[in-house]
Amino acid sequence: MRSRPQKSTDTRQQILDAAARLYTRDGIAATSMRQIAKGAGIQAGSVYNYFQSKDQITSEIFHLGISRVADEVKQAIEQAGKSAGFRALLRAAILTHLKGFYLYGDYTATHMRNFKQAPPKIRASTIKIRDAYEKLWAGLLKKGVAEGHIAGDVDLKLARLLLLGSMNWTLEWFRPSGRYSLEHMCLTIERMFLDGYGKASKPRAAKA
Amino acid sequence: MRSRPQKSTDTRQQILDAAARLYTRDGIAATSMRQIAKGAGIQAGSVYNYFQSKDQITSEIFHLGISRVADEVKQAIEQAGKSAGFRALLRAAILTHLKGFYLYGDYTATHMRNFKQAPPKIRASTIKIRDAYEKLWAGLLKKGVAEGHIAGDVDLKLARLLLLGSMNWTLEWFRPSGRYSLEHMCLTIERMFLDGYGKASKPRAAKA
DNA sequence: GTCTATAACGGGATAGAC
DNA sequence: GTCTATCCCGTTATAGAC
Repeated sequence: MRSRPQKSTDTRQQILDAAARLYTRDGIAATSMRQIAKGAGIQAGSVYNYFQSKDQITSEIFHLGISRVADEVKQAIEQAGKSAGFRALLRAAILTHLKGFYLYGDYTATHMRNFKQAPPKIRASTIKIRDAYEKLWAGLLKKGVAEGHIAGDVDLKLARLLLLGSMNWTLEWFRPSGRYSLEHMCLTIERMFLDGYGKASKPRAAKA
Repeated sequence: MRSRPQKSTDTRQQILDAAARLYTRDGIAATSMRQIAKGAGIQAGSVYNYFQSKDQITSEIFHLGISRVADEVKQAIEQAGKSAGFRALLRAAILTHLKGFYLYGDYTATHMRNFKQAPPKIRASTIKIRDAYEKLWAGLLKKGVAEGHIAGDVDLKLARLLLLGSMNWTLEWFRPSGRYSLEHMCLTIERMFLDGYGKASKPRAAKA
């Protein structure tokens, strides 16, 4: 009430929220500025008081979609890193990454689903932020090798891409209201990545 | 020469090929009929001698994108199943699935990348074919449990979705001309799924 | 800051000549 | 079977009133 004297900030946020939701559902090209405006409760022309173009909206959603998750995964790693072993660290990172898709809005989903087909200029401006986030994961896995939780003969880059891939693809089939919880998915992914599904999962508790 | 008296079949194929290529790169909504026609070497109006609408093109590409890969994975499983054990069976299925993305054109990639954001009617007409393909994988994993190569406490549906997810997401980063071969990816995925990356991969050869 | 109106353009699809 | 021409509609973005 006190620290938010302007309405403009809210409207701007509502535009981004509406765009992210529509982008996620229908794709960027199939979403019109009229739809975005309607979702934000304003007219199409008014959107241009906050953004210079549709591409600028898209770009900002991409950037937020990564940086939000990156910040939270980084925090989760730092927090868990003080007390827990590598297994718990990895688990925290996986869960936070998944939560980014389903609990913190459509920004991350928009970025994941539409990045590859977005205009080149938007992709270029986004890649730096992406790289920083990927380094976060690369460092985590490197630590896993150093501490003996990941085998030394594993191609870490490929392993990271496969791990993130299995998580990112959940966007195509996972529904928070469905039969699986994020926590269950998290544990199942952790198990696949470290232990594989070839053996019963008993030994896991001893290591964690 | 002899068995192909009509040119129409070729033109129709070229329309589909061009559409699949553009759909994969730019997305469906961002691809125009004029672009598709140009890619096929004809004018926009001529496309409608072969297809009633853009949606029909999309629908056919989706269907072909699944059924081609499904047929080949099915063949690969049947062929490998006669002589090889489960590990080799799984490996053959993984490799064939991956090959579908990168060696057999953009049909599969179009389907994978754009299914979720396609018009509901197209999604509906595609789901039956998708289900059949997923059952192929479900049956394969079930066999893995029966033969003792997959632990009994694994949620097979979730495991299947994660496995296919890690493969499908390679569309976002893998380039056939890059540092990784399909065979190397295949082995790395097999290892993650069955053994995990927690231990060195020595025991693999003994089991195969 | 929001609106209405509209410019400028490109989209899918059709008609009819050849 | 392919073309050109065009219809009609929706798109992004802008202009100017309020």
